[in-house]
Amino acid sequence: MCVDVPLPHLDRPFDYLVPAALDATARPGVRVKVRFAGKPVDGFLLERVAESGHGGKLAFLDKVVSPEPVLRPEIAVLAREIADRYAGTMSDVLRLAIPPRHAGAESTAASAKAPPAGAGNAGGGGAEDAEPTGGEDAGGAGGEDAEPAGGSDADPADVAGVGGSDAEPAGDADPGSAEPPGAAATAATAATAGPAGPVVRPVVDQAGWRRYTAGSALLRALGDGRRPHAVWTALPGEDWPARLAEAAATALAGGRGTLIVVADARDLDRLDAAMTAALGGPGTHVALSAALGPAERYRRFLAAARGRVRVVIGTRAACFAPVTDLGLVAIWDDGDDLHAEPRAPYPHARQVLLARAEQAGCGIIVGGFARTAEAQQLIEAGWAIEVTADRGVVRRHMPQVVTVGEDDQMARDPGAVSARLPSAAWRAARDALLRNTPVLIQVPRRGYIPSVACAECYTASRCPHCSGPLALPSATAPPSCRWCGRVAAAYSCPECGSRRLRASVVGARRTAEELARAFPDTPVRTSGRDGVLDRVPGDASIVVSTPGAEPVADGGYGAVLLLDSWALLTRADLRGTEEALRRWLTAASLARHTGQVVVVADASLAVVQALVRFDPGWLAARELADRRDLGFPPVVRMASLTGTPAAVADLLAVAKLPPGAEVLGPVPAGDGQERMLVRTGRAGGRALAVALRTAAGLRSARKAGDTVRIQVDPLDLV
DNA sequence: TCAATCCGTATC
DNA sequence: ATACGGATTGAC
Repeated sequence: MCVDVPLPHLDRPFDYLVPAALDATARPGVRVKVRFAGKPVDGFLLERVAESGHGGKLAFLDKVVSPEPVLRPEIAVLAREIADRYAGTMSDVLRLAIPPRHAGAESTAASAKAPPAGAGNAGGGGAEDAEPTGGEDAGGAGGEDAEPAGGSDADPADVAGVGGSDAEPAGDADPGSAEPPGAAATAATAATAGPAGPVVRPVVDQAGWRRYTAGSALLRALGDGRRPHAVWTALPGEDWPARLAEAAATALAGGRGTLIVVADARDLDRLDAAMTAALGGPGTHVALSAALGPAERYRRFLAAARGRVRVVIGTRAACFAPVTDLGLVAIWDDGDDLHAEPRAPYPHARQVLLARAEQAGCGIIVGGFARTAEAQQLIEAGWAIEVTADRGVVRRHMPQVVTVGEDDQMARDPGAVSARLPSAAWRAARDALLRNTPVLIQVPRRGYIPSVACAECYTASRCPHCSGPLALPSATAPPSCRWCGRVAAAYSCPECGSRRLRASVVGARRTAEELARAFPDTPVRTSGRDGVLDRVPGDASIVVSTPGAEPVADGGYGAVLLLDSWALLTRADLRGTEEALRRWLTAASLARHTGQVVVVADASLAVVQALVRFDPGWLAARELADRRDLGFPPVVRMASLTGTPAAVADLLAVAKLPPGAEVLGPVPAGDGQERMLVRTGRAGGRALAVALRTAAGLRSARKAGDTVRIQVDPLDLV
């Protein structure tokens, strides 16, 4: 069994004797209570075995907390694998994967006591052989050191890192098999439904997917029980929940289940509705999210664990959901930061699903309007096929995108108080409103107090005294520091010497006020952190939104204005441009194709060109190439160690890093802490994670002072 | 010679 | 972590 203790060096199975009285209920996957080092602790029963390899005395199980097998063997394997990849412990991962028990929910959802016999956990199996098809590319046994043939770790993309020469997934996993785009497929009506769950055979409309090269082939593969790996770059304006629902329905028609992960509650609601429509009513699927109460969350989890539903959708924690007999896993908008789990060991939903697709031998769709460098890597490695529309199709579906230089002539309209609304943007908004269509305005951040930068070279303006950020309290007052309060009356830019300043980010509310004055008869709505709108009507109105909070408009927006966009691009970190494009495309995709998108940005920037052409794949390829040059993930594996200087140094001294590992840093991490980075090639990624976990284990075993936070491939690398 | 204490180590 | 054991040290 796996005991729930946080210590890294205890992250391994322990054997216990099963008292006769518990023989019937002590089945693999149940929650149990045992005495461990004298203390009562919780744990999960991994498997029943006749003999123990343990030399010493064995203790008895104290009790079976619930006969419900909440940890399926394949999830145990997955949790082990994720723990290994992220230098964490299996019990940490299980805490993310399995919601807390709620006794009431077990009985209310009752009737079917346990999953049907075929579900596969009878005795001998356990974590050891629960690897249905993963064996194809070698190793696989137990997930312990599943090193695929390339000498890299089990992360699928690594297969590619080896140059695509060996270790290619064989047979039906071959990307080529999903290639031919022609031929009307009838996957939906083929095949028989699986043994468990309601027998639903929806007739899937393929028209939506047929617009993509390899789109109908993707559906066919899902229906035929194969394992297509797809990076799907959605068309502008795409009804992505409908497409994902169709994919799920197709897999279901082929007798297999589906798991789809989205970034936030709003996306989940949309997908939920589309699922209900496509699968024919409630009860065919469940939506898991952190927002649910404990009882409802556990009840829905059980519905999946018991095999009563074959389709699960949810936010990031759902990537561990116990869907039986998987045919498809999917993630939408994998560039969204919310897919990164903030609790140890900080796994990313995309990586979990990739591992899961490998283990379950099922299909995967990594979808979005944008494309991450990680997704691009899957394509370039030959592990995934690109599901995109031809340029001609994209052009037919996309709104017109125009760029407006920052210094182009500003609105001359006397009502337009905004000096930040260039006339082209103003005209686009006015035209859309005249056509009685809504206008979406995306502004990066909210709040009244803007940060300040040089008007010439965009260098952030910092206090000469303390380096704090300067603020412009009002249009007439001189800049002052937001940390120390000193007035910097004689400020000039240290880069270019200019004395002109500009407010770099103007909050949503102020923009909304200015627009309300510019278009006095038009209703203005805002959507942002305190008050997110889901939908707005299709008639004339102005919607001011922060990125990620954009409401869907009935019929689409007549105009989308992307303001203050340079503020997005001056973000220091590596993912700045990728993130900017992702936000722009997400907003621009809400425009009707007859609408207009205006972006206030320098047209010569690659990221702006990518928006103008609606070509995220092109930018992702450049991005990936850049990261290759810089030696950044996902091309290499990177671990971040955060803690007190002494603790970090101690950890590194103890750790037996793999050969070639490169140590970078330290950089101050605030609060008396510092941060070091360890970089290694992808092939050494697993070894690096294991080395760090082992070192952390050694330290915790000899109770060496402060703990060090270990994060593998964190998003916030600078 | 015994007992209180300190490390080191395993935790089924 | 925490409980246990074997070694260690200090006092009778």
